[in-house]
Amino acid sequence: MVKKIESTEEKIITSAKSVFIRKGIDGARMQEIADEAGINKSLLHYYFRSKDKLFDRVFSESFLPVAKTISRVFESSPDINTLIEGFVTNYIILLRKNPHLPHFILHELNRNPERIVEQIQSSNFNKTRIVELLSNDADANKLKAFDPIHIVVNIIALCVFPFVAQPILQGFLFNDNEADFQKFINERTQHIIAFVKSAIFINHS
Amino acid sequence: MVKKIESTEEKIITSAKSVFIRKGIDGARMQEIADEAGINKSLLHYYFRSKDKLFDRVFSESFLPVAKTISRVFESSPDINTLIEGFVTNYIILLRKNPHLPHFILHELNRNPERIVEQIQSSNFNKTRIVELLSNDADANKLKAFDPIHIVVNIIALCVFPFVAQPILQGFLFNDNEADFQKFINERTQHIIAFVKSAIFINHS
DNA sequence: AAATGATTTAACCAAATAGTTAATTTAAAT
DNA sequence: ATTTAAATTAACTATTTGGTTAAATCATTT
Repeated sequence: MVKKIESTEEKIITSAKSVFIRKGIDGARMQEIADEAGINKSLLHYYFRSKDKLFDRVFSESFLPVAKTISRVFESSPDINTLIEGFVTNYIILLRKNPHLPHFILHELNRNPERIVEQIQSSNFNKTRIVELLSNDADANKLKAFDPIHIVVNIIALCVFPFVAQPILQGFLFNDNEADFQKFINERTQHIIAFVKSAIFINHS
Repeated sequence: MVKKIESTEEKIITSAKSVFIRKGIDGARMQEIADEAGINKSLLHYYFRSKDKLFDRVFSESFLPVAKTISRVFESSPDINTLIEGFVTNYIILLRKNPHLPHFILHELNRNPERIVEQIQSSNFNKTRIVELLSNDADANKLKAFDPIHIVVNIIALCVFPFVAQPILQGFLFNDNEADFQKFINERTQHIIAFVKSAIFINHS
C-alpha cells in the first residue's frame, strides 16, 4: 500500500464529499469540512471561492462515475441477458462502495433539478440501446410484452432503493440489525437478476 | 364543499408541511413557514416552541398515514394476489397525492435515523404477514422460490422509486417532458402488478 | 540570502436566522 | 363595563455561518 501524500485540494475534496454526502448542501458547514480536512476554513475559499462552487465540484465528481458505469454497461452488452447481469452486478458493486451516494444525488436533484442538466449532457447515456435489445428479443418471441422503459426503471429501482431506504428497511424488516441488512445486500445481486429474468422471459425456468 | 375555517395551529401545520417537505429541515426557514401561513413568526414559537419540535410534529403527521396505508393492506389481504394488487394500487394512489413525501421521509430518515424509532413502534406493521401468505402459496407449488423479504422490498421499490427519482427519470428518459412522465406514472400500477406476478408465479400467463 | 510568489492562518465582517421579550389586540368571563 | 387570559405583533437579541482581509509562513527562483 503506497502512502500517498494528499494535496490540500485533494484533502478538501475528500472531506467535502464526506460532509456533503452525509448532510446535503444545506446541512453541511464549511467549518466542518475544514475541520475534517484538518485545514483552515479560509483555504476552502482560497481553492474553491464559494460553498456553491465547492459543492458543484463534489457533485460532478460523485455523479459522473455513476453515469459512466451505467453508460458503459449499456453500450457494451450484446444482448439483454448480458445487459441485465452486467448492469446489476456492476451497479451493486458501485453502490456497496458508495452506499450514501444515491440518496445524495437524489436529494440534491430534488432540491435543484437544474444543476443536473449539464451533467446529463456530458454523460453520453443512450437510452435507445436497451429498447433495441428488448425489441430484438421480443421479435424472437422470447420476451413478454412489457414496455422497455418500465423495465429499465424497474432494474434501477431494484438496485438503488435498498441503499436509499437502508434506515427504514433496517428498522422495519431487520429489527435494526445491521448484519442482517448486509446479508440482504449480499444476496441482492443474484436475486435481482433472477427476479427480472423470471418476470420478462417467457418459459423462464 | 364546506368552507372550513383553519385554526392558527392548523395553518401553521399546513404551511410547515409544505415547506419542510419541499426543502427539508435544514433548507426550511421559519420565516418562510410563517409567511406561507400568513402569520407572525413569533406565533410559530408560541405554538410549537422550536423548529425541531415543529418539525417532529410535521414528520409524524406525514409518516403515519403511509405506515397506516401499508399496514392496512397487509393485514386485510387474504391471499398474495390480493395483497399485491391492493398494496400497489393503494400505495400509488397515496404517492400520487403526495409525490414529494417519500423523498422527504427518506431524507430525514437518513439524516436522523433515531427519529423514526418511536414512529415504528406506534405503527403496527406486521412483516410476518406477507411471509405467511407467500409460504402458503409456495407450499401449493404456485410460487417460485424467492425470498419473501426480497419480494416485499421489490414491490415497495418499484412503487416508490419513480417518485423519489422523478427529476432524474424525467431528465434522462423523458427528455424533460413532464407529461410523458405523468403518462408513465399512470401506467405504473398495472405494470408493477403484472411484472411482479410474472416474476413470482409459476406458469403465469 | 534576498526577492518573489504561492500557501496558510487568525481575526474579523456582514448577513441570515432561530429564538425572545414586551407591548398590543382580541376574546371570554364576571 | 371591567377584568382576565389568550392570541398576535413588532422590535430586538444572540448565534451561526459564509465569506473577506491582511498578515505570516513556506517554497522557489535568482
